[in-house]
Amino acid sequence: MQLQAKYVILGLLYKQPMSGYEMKKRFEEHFSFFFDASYGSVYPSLAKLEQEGCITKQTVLQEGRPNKFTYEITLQGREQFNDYLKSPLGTDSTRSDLCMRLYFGEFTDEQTIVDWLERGMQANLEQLETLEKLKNQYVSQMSAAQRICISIGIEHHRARYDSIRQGLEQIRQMDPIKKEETR
Amino acid sequence: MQLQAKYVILGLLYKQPMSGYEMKKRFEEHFSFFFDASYGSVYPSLAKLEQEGCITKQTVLQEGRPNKFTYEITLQGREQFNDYLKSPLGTDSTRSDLCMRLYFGEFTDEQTIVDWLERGMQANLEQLETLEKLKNQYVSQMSAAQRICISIGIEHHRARYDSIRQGLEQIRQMDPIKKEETR
DNA sequence: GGCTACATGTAATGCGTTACATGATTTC
DNA sequence: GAAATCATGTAACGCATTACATGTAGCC
Repeated sequence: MQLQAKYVILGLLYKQPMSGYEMKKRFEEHFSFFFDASYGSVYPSLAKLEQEGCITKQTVLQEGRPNKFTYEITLQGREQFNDYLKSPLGTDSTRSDLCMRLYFGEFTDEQTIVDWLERGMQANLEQLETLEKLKNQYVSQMSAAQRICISIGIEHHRARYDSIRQGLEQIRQMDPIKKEETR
Repeated sequence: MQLQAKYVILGLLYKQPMSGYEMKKRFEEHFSFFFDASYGSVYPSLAKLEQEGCITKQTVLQEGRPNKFTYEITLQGREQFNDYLKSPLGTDSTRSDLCMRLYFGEFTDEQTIVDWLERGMQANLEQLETLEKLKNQYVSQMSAAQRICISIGIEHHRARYDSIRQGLEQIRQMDPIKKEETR
């Protein structure tokens, strides 16, 4: 019972009805550091869950914007989600193109490595800032567990940012000539 | 050109011939914090790469253990790997069952959350220790980029471990009665 | 005898991405 | 008129996992 879109969707609907579009938004804004799924994953999952009787579909007519379909969780859906929560904790998995490239860094030139590090650091910084804003904005409404969740994300990005920054400094110290040249 | 088994394999063979079994080992021992792939992924990838002319297969007769097939990278394979290194840096992606559950923590009881945190913390600590040993063991042979790579991994696990530990403390402070009871 | 490590593979299946396809409404 | 946001979906494809299947050799 691995972490997959299905359970995330059920979890979101556990509290309130929601549309597929809104779920995807939530993934981007709140879940970025531990989950992501594309529309091509959420819509089919929604269709399948409905077919299985875990959720029901409602049409919501909207003015000033396109209509949408929201989904409500059924008793059966709640049971499935509870089963997931009771199942053994799964392991985390990360895929990092940056780390991969650094591992094979000896097969390219120094400038390329510096570029990777700078890009990686920048991406990290942006995510860190986004998470900090998110925390400030929602901290009062968050559960204790959610506060731990976001702390993990923030500290993760902070640690990564620091590691990359230090790495860059070390490379530049090793090669002071290049450093002067690029100024 | 996303990070996938194919390029990782080519990267490993860039330096020296290797068997599928050895690659999987390397993933477990060195790559755990940024990549993983099962045998069901590496053997078919190897077959495909050979078919494409990126690698060649050799049979190595061994005594005292089963024979094995090692693979050598071809010129074409090297070119493909260089193209990967030249392609734009991909984004990192993480999937964390722990964070997912914490996000939905309000739908379960406190003891369950504490269990998750303890398990997560333990798993993290083990990985941290493994990485630190790895670093101590290989640091003298590692390239500058590889040293940065492993630092990212170590600091990532350390930050995560600290976040979880602090989270646990906060939960226990909130609920001193339970804390006494479980002693 | 049983367990672990070494060693390679296949088949079924699932999960997920990308690109495609469409269309309304709002804002600049 | 163009771009962004809102909104839903499909199809092709690839990648990867799990479970299955097999076999050797060393060690306790």
